[in-house]
Amino acid sequence: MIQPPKDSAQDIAQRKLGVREKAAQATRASLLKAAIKIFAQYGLDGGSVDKISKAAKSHDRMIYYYFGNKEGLFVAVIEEIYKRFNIAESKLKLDLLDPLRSLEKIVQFILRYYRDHPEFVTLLNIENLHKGKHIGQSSFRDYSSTAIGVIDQVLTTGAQTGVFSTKLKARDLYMMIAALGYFYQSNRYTLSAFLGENLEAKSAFDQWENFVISTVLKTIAPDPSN
Amino acid sequence: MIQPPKDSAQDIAQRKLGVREKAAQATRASLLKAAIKIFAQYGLDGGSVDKISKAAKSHDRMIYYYFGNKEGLFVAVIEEIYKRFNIAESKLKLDLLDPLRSLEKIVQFILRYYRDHPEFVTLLNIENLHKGKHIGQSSFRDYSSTAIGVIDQVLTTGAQTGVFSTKLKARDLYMMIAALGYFYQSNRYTLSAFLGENLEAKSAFDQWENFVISTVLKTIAPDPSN
Amino acid sequence: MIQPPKDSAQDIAQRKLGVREKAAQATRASLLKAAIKIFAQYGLDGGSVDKISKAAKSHDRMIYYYFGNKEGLFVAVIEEIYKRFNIAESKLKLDLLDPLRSLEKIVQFILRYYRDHPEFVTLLNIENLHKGKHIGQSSFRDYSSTAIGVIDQVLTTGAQTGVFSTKLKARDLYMMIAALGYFYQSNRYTLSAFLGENLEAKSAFDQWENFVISTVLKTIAPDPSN
Amino acid sequence: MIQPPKDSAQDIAQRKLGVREKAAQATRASLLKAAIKIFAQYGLDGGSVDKISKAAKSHDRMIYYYFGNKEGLFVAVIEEIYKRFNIAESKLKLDLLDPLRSLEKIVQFILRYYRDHPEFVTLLNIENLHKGKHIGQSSFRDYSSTAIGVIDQVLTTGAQTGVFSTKLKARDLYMMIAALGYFYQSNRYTLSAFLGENLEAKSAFDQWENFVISTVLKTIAPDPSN
DNA sequence: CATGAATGAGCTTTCATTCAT
DNA sequence: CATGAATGAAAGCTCATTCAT
Repeated sequence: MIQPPKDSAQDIAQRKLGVREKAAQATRASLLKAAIKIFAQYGLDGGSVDKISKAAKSHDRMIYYYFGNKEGLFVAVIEEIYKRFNIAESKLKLDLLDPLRSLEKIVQFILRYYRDHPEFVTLLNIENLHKGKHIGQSSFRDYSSTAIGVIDQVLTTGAQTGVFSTKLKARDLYMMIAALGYFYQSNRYTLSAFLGENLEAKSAFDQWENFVISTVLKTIAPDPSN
Repeated sequence: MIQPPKDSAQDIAQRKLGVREKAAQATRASLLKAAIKIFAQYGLDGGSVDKISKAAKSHDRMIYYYFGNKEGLFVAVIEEIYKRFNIAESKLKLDLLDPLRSLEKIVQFILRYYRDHPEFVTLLNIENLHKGKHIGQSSFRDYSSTAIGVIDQVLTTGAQTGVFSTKLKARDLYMMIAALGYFYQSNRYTLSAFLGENLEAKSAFDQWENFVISTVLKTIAPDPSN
Repeated sequence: MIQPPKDSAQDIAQRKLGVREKAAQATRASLLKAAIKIFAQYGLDGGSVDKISKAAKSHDRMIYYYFGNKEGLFVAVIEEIYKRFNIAESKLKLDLLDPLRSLEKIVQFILRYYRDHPEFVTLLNIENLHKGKHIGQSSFRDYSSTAIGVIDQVLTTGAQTGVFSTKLKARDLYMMIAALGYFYQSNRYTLSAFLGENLEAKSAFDQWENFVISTVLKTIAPDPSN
Repeated sequence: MIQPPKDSAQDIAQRKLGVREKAAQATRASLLKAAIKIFAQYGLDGGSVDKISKAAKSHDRMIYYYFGNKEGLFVAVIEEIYKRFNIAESKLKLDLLDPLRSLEKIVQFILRYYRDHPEFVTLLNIENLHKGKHIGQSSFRDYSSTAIGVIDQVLTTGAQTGVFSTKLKARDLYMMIAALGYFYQSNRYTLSAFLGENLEAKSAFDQWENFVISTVLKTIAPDPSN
């Protein structure tokens, strides 16, 4: 069997496609989209190639044609959701002259992205359940989003203008924000049983968002002693 | 079919067991132990009853005898890991007269428990992947650990003595600590790819622990305005 | 899954079997019998587990239960046909005092066994097509039939009484007889195209048998010079 | 569908080919060569069109273009290996005035051809496994090599000069030589297990060759009684 | 209390082949 | 002359579960 063209997204955008090639890309894209949905719903083992190809109104066989095997499809899924996250993030407009407000917007963006894209959280959990074996297989080299870089900029600006502490590392701050957003979303089912409270309610989320923002601001506040 | 004894741990401890009942309990316990290991390793779908019964040096049939079916076994697994967590937590000795030190110890306990019991984190992720359907089926009523109660006590004492803010809710503080500990452990594989750093190294963990403690302390610090 | 008892034929014969065990052995035996037929008919790749289990009026699943996998089944098939050959051979009654007649009977036995058991020839061809990988996997240690031993005896007796040459090795004589019988049977289809003659006709076989016997006798005739 | 050129080798050699026809013949030839290799390695069922087209650095589709379907390809393979055998045989130079030496050379040629072209032996076995159905489909009419004719000549000359028996049929002698060479090669894997000896070693082959030659000479020796 | 036997549905993957350019 | 896309069937194998002692 012949390997289909594994062009990157950019290549495809720049090339003029014939009608057959367009249809082919549509098939590939619909399989990928269906895979995201089905894997997020049923897990890697539970999400069968049959369920996916049916959801994409295509055939099992096409998954092997375009992605080699089920694992290759999952690698593509992981790449795709990171790509989407990075695209969304790149649209975030920040005024670096206002580091406090920028940080607030970053926190809001992350928390809301997790809330609005539960499949992102779920698929990342699945990947961690499999010890990150697919992310390692992938040749996609853009996983490290610009997030940390942006936070670093904000942190530096804030430190220079004296509104932020100088001791904080961008990595720690990033992980803190991500953790507080991720855990809320990822563990909402067991947490609900644990806390006896529905975390999917809008009020619960808003309250948590406020808490996270205020906590983050306390964390980056300059040392009072200085 | 004969109903197998579905006694809780307490019941069993209080009763005198005949030699056959002892053997039966040993079979049940070894199946449960194997199930924890296999489910954590392979997931719910990937962890077959065959793998589990073999790991327990028992037979498929016994799983049905003791737990009804595979789902029943997983319910028992979830119960068991919560039970273990609660037992470990109950052994934590806190001096309520020193709320700062108590809080630090709570943070340490949680972060280290997650680190030392990766199967706890993994199995909770699996349960959330399945939208908490097993925790709902369970009749076990002790999921809400005493953790929040303890934090509440510490928080109250701290507020009274003026070392803590009065505005914080125990629930939020608990979730914050849990999130910071859980995310680090649960997502260590994708984070390692993302950050280009091995989070399983001792130094990385120690640094994170210090960061979390200092962040928590900043969060509960009394409002400077007051 | 639990491994079924892999008892040898002897063990089974000596033990008293319950009704369930008898039925189980019947299932295993009928799968093995069907496998011999189907593999000989369709080859290793062409003989699907489905065809075999259906021919045995059993289920795919049972092949995996009793033989592990398809390869395990083929190993058992190879063992079985050798076993059958050895049993047939052991029934051959020879008068060692008449080495000429004994040799003739051996030649007849081999040629006719190949003719009457085409599946033996076919399955051996299949095994050789696969470079003997299954015969190597087998723990069955009785492949080397007693044939060579018998021929050796006949040869020795014949040499002592002066009717046979003293220079012949039993191995060469055995291979010669086997080759002449095997090739005729194994390659009868291409040979028929090649020679334009139907080798499956009784007259053709009889003629060949006579030729082989006379050739063998010439081969073992004592050196005229002596 | 457009009919591809199904020219025989002779036709092609006699015609002057354009550059495109040359390229086409190269594709066809490389597919055929790859098919011989892959079919000999994996069998008819195991040798997929995909494996073959990849080995030929061509595409699945081309097999259908040039050979109709997989079966047509195998027919072409069988034709090709017979063609090659006949070509090699035709290069054998014999001195008919020396029938003894000629016969020796024929035996050597056949045994060594089988040894040096294991794919010939393997593919013939495969064809026999399929009851010769492809050789029957073929329109190639040159399967009956000149071998028998040559042997007949040698036999006649030898009989006239009194060095050979007059009773032997060329067909039987041919089959005898072929059997002794073919069996040794074809069954070397199971024979090795059977005899506990590696038949692929040079010394083993040489010994067998000597044995076959001496046996053949004994077989055709004139009747001592005459 | 435990076990060997059996079952049917489902899994991932590969197959030979055809279609439309 | 060659190719990328698509297809339906069938392959080997594993699954959770039940039956009969």
